[in-house]
Amino acid sequence: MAEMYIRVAEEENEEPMEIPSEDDGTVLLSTVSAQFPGACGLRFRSPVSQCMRGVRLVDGILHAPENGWGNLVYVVNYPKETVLPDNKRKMDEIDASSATKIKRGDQKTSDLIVLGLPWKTSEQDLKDYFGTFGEVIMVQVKRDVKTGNSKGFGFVRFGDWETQSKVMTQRHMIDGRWCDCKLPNSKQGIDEPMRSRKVFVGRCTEDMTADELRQFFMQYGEVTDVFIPKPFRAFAFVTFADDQVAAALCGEDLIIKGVSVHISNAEPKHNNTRQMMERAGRFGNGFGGQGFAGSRSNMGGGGGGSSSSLGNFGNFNLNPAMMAAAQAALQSSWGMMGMLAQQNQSGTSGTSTSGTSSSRDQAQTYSSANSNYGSSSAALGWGTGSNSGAASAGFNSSFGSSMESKSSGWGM
DNA sequence: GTTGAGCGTT
Repeated sequence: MAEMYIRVAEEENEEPMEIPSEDDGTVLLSTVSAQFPGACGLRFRSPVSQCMRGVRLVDGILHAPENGWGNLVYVVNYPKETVLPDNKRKMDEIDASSATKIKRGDQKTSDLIVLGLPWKTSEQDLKDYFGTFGEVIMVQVKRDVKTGNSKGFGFVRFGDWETQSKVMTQRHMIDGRWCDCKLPNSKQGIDEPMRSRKVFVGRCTEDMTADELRQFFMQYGEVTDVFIPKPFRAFAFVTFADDQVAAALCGEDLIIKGVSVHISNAEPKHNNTRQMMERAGRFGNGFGGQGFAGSRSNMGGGGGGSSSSLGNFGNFNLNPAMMAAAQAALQSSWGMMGMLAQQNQSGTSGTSTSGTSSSRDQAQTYSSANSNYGSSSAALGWGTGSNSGAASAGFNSSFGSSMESKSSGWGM
């Protein structure tokens, strides 16, 4: 069957948009969500029964009703938790949602970092591109001071929060490369609760593309990010817009493409303790916050995880001396790294092939056969899990041994 | 084969 278009709208009586089908007559959910970010399915009013009917959705593929797509208008379904741009939710739903959502009315915009830009992309290019989403009030391309060459990333700021929000939920093809927009480390989570919106997906197989994962997880809630490390390592990270969705999935075994994957919480990738503590400070009394709980279940593993294994700081009773040390760490430039008997800082300089495309070579075209894309997330970090066993010992003994504190931030 | 890039001379 040749490509055709089906008519899709946000609501039954709204102006439909035509979106393309595949050669076999199906429609990809990703095609729908490209136009309607956050979409998780379609429905339509049956001409026969006059009832709304759901469109069959299997593995991210929407299948035409019995008699084909026809000329009907298909209406976009959104996950329950998705907050629609305009007030489509009922009042009681809003009341039921968390306080953080209620105050969305006056969300301020913030700069977004744009990662993965082609070297040649100019500020004007950025403005032209992002201008299609809404009012752009600032763009920047970061350049080497000496050479003036682009560093491959930039910043953008939008006039309103809805635009920013939409831009963050999708990837962007800019001058031939996929780019990600996210909250910069300096801004992220400034007034967010410390809850993870990211899950770890274990037992992935190599044929699972980021696209497929996104489509799969979309059924649970709006997906803001998918990360697949490269080379293949049999796991992935999926970030949701809503932490509750992430939390709900943890512990589940889900079937993707016939394979059972295991969902668990994402641990923080780098542990910059200084930032961690700054963060902790916002949670009232020092380390106390429950925010550091929740880490891998095996953490108490060998030898019965006494308190010294402290996979989480929540169980970590600080004595005043430690508290003082912590304060000192906060104010010093060492961060707390010096306290951690943690040696592993090597990853920084390694040759990392991952993410969006394998190289920054301008000549490169992104491979189309394998639509894998990786990106990392703006989700909030979490107290350390695996490192902290060592931390306990180091906390008292090796504080002061100098150590660089890399500023990698909470970004998970 | 179960824990991840890159972050701003304001």
